[in-house]
Amino acid sequence: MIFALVDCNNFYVSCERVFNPALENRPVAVLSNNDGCIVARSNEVKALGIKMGVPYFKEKPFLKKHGTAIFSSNYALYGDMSQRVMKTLAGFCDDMEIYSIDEAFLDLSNLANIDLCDYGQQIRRTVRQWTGIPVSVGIGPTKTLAKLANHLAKHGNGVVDLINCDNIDSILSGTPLTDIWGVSRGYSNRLATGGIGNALQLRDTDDHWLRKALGVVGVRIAHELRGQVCYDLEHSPPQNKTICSSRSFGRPIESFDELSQAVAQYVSRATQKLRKQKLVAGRLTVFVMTSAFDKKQRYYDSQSVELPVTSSDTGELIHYALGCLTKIYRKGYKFKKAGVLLEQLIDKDRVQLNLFDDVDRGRSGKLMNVIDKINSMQSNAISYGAAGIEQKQKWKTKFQMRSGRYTTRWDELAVVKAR
DNA sequence: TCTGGGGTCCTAGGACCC
DNA sequence: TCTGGGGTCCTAGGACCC
Repeated sequence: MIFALVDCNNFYVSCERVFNPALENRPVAVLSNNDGCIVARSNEVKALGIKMGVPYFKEKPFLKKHGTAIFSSNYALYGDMSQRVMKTLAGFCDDMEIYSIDEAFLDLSNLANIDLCDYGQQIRRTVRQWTGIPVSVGIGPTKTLAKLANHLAKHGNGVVDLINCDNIDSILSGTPLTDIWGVSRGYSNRLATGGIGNALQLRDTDDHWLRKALGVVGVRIAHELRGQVCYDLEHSPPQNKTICSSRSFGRPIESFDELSQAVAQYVSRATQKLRKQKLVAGRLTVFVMTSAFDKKQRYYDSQSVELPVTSSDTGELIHYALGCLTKIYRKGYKFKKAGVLLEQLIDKDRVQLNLFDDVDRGRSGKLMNVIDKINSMQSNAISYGAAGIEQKQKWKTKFQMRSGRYTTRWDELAVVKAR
């Protein structure tokens, strides 16, 4: 097999730069929801020593001093740009797997006779020209090695091929364990107890020992490093097993009313996703928690309910969710986050009817259809009263530095001024 | 003041069955 | 007095990913 992993460089930052070229060669960072953590960094920010995922408030003064441009997450923009990149990549292979918003595995097995590095460069040039997004290309005989090649490509000229490579051993011996796909600190520490400290040692470790230390997951990683395919391309993403909607609040909330508004909103979002995939849920869980960083008070609880009939009806599920919330709500706590989890998802056409069902399923389905249709034209045009009035939702997640949704909103198109 | 969100897979242990 | 073995299913928790 020949796998190529194409990964967008500093993806969220690159998206911002496409529509704001003044950001080129400047430090730029993008924040997570609620403007909490730093989740994307330009090379200039990486060079300043800012690590992935650090809380923004801790680095704010330092970043400001260095003239860093800061953005809230703009998922409408990133999602749309991602689609453009993926569409472009599809033209370069017979088969691909979209692995995340900014990565795809390409199957290049049919191209064994061409110069793979040249092909990689061609992919980079085209994606850059058609979408404005810079990418790196890693090529290998397994996904794990393609991943590693991509990691190396980021520090070189953008393309690395580990198939036609005569010094693979020395590359692997210079690769720390945590640079390997699937190995994080926990595994790396366990491996260290066996005297394994780099990718080459891991590749050549005895399977029995690995099986005991890391289970089958560890054995697979070693096999992949040996060039033996354990993870093939995955097609048409397998149907979701769970759907979760949860958010931290813009500020802590204490009242049951506000908490229930947030939960109703999350149910609404989760059921929308559910219907989009033509699924229904059999079980619903609500959880609430105080801030994990609050030393004085800490509270977490969750409550689940098995639905009498599987459903995707927003109103019905809000009803059950608020029932759960009543059981876990505690007065006096400052809640920072809540969420809704939908489980036991099945195809909507395979619904098991209940003799004592008192909901008119046909009617509810039509209503949901109409709501989804209208909301697809303008999001949140119709929402449930239980979620509260938008202007008064003080718990809403913060996005104080969001750029324009240039590609998905007519009223936020980029404006080019003539000089 | 301020610390993301949404997933998957694997394993161990308990409940239950014959 | 004496108290099996083998299996399935479910759940919670841990590890990992981007």
